[in-house]
Amino acid sequence: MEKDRNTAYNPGEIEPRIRQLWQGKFTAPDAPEGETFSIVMPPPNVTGALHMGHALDCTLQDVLVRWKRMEGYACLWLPGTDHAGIATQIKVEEKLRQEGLSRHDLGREEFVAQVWKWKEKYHARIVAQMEEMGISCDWSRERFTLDEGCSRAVREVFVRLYEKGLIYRGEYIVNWCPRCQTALSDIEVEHEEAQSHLWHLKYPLADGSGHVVVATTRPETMLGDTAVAVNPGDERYAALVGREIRLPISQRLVPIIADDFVDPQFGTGAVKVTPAHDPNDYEMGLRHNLPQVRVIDTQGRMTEAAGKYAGMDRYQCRQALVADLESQGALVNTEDYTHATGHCQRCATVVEPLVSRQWFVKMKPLAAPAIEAVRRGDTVFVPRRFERIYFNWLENIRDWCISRQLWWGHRIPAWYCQCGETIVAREDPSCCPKCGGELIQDPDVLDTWFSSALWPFSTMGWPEETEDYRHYFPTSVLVTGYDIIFFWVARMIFSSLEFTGQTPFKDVYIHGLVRDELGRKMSKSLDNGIDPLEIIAEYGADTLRFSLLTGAAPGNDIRFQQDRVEASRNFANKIWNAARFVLMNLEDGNLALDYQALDIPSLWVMAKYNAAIEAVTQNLEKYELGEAARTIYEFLWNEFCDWYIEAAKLGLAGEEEQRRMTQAVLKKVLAGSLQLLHPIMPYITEEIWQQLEEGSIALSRWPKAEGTYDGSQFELVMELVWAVRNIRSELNISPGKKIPAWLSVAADKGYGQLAPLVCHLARASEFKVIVQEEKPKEAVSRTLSFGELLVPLQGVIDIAQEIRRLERERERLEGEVRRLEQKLANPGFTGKAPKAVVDGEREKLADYLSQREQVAGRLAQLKAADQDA
RNA sequence: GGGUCCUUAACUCAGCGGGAGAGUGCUACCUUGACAGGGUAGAAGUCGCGCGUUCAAAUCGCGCAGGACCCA
Repeated sequence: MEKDRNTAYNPGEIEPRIRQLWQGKFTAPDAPEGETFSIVMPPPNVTGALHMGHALDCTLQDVLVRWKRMEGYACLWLPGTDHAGIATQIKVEEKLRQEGLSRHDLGREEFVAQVWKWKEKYHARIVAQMEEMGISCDWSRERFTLDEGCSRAVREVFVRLYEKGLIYRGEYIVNWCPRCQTALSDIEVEHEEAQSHLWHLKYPLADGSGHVVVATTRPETMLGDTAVAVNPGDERYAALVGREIRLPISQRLVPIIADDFVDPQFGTGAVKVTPAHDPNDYEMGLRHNLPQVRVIDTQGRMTEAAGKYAGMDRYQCRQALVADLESQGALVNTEDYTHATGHCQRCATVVEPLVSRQWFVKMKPLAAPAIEAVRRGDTVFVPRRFERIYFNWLENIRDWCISRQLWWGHRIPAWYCQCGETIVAREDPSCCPKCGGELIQDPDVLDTWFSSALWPFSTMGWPEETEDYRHYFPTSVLVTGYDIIFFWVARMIFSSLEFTGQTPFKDVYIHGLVRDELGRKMSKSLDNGIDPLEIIAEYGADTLRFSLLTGAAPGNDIRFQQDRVEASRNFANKIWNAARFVLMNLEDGNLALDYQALDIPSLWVMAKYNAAIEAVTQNLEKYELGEAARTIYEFLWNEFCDWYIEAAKLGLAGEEEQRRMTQAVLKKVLAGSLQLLHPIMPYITEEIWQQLEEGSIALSRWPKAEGTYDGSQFELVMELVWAVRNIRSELNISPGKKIPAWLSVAADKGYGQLAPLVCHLARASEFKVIVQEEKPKEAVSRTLSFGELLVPLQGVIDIAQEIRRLERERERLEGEVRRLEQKLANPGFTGKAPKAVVDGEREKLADYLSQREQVAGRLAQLKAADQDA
């Protein structure tokens, strides 16, 4: 680094070179010695580019892995990507639609081939992005949920669960997306409030003796009604239960039934029951043996059973039907109503509950051990509160619909024979084992999350007991967002318990979402997403990482702010320049540090450095990564740069011995600080390290606090310097002008030795210690914890003003004294508070008392002088 | 309906039992041989409101108000 060039840190020039240097360095050992630390990366979807959420997720993992690696653990960080069934299929279908094609025009095989091409393209982009983030994962072990090994694990799991009776095929009401043409699991449906209406319909009794009014948000489903239900305790309707209704329009006869599910408070207390198109009605239908009349098809259109509305879209039908009901006098009234409707998570289409035949995982037997494992602490959530969310979900779990009517994904390993036989097998069967007949494989694929659920062990080679599986499973920690606790974390835990007998990770570190500057979720529709690569291109990866890390506390959302990014960039620049200073001032030759010969500032900086090592390490251990980042920031900027470097300028100008010592301390503390910062800002720390030390910082050993140092002498210097600067500023004395600084104390404890430091740091012309001598009258003073600082300046001082200032000071001190005296007079406090706290308060009181004396004395002196004048 | 989180300086957020912190912004001064992406000194807060627990509450409990989210 040369003096007049590169005064600003330029990440664009450095990062590619450093990435080159790291190539191949993060491959996990096949036969690790000692303790291991492993993480499997939550695999990003191959649907598109990475967003800020991924950047955050990667950063957190990388910080942990880099730190543990430096601590000497054998580390595996296994990267990979997810095929993301529906999401990816939608993307490719969109692309085809722009070419005027549908997936059916291509056929299954060709379509899947197209998706693979898409996958290759985006996979390459994602990998490039992750590399730019500077992450230290083991690319040699990269996996994809649809690769051979993962597919094998999926099949093994499916077959085992089927054989155990935990996977079954059955008819049930499921969430159907008419746009994606597939079933969805419960959690893939997002509920959104919408303004709608509540239609009150008049349903006549079959015998013409009256009518019942029912309220509904979905009038079009009345064509499929097979009952009217009331609460059994509802006296208004008690007499009607068991009688029949003649449905308007269709004229079908349906019974009036009593069921606890009906809320007497809702609407009129009577509800229409459509078992084929509503999950609750479906259950009610089963309880009462009601027929299912399907009036809406998989496209969201009315079926033949809808009579004259057949073929209409469900919403068209609603309009037409309401109009018809109105003209027949069957519409009592229309009420404005807000209610939640389910939408497809991937395409936002309103889902249609439909009865269909799907594959399910029986959840109760799998959920129980998963709840137990977390209760026992086999896996711990960080922060802890997320465990409640996890328990809540698993405790109320329903069976998991795992079949999807898609083409992109793991094909369900089930074959059907005309003879009625169903075969579920690890290897593709060629013919029916029962009758020898031809087999047809189930056309459906599995829910993407079925394969993701196996990720921590399928990637390690399971069901084989490979070396990696033996060494690195279970993993140490999972890092992911709270939004996929249900989708993923819970499912990995129960799958892993079922198939490996262990929880898949010891800790789960949960982080929040990255939001935009206004606190909104980043989304395509708002177009408020920020591309991590753009930030990296402008500010560098380290800057992005640092701002993501310091942006929030664990588990909380982060607001991504440009200001914050700039502040982080400035920090990088500060480090860069501090390093330039150190490097410019190092000389060749032996820089071994003689710890017995440290000067005042060096003792202080070593003490602070040790404290920083401990604080950073402890914060990392607690997963307080943001706090760790702030700790090292404060040390480097506010202690090392602001004070030590400034003091070191004096040491560097000194004699040979002094100079050498200063150089050695500068080098040691800088190098160690870079190590503490390296997990957080890997590039800049590596770049500087390359000029400072041997080898790669990424493979260096994490610093340890050694020895104890007394920095108290320098603390005195700091107090003196602050006081002088404050006076200078208050009196508007230009920074260039030197002024005298006198220290008045009751007893001189060798303060004279501080003179060179005080003069240098405070730009003082002289530093004089006075004990018994009379204090100068024309001087401004500042109260210190160990004495009084005086700046004697003849003719410049306004004594009256100084008196006013001192009076304010005295008032302040009296307030403090009063407060502490009261506190210490309270027997409750002295009796019950810890001794250290009480002693601390006593000490404070003593300090304030002596300061008050000082101020009072000074005031008396000045007032006397004032009268003389 | 059940649950979680948030409310601290103008803004964005840390802190979560012993007299309030950061970054940005603001004011004043400064070409200080590492750094103007910088330095120095400042101003700025009944820590949402109320009640309780405690010797001591921004911090713990309860209630209320506003905001965000999850589940049904």
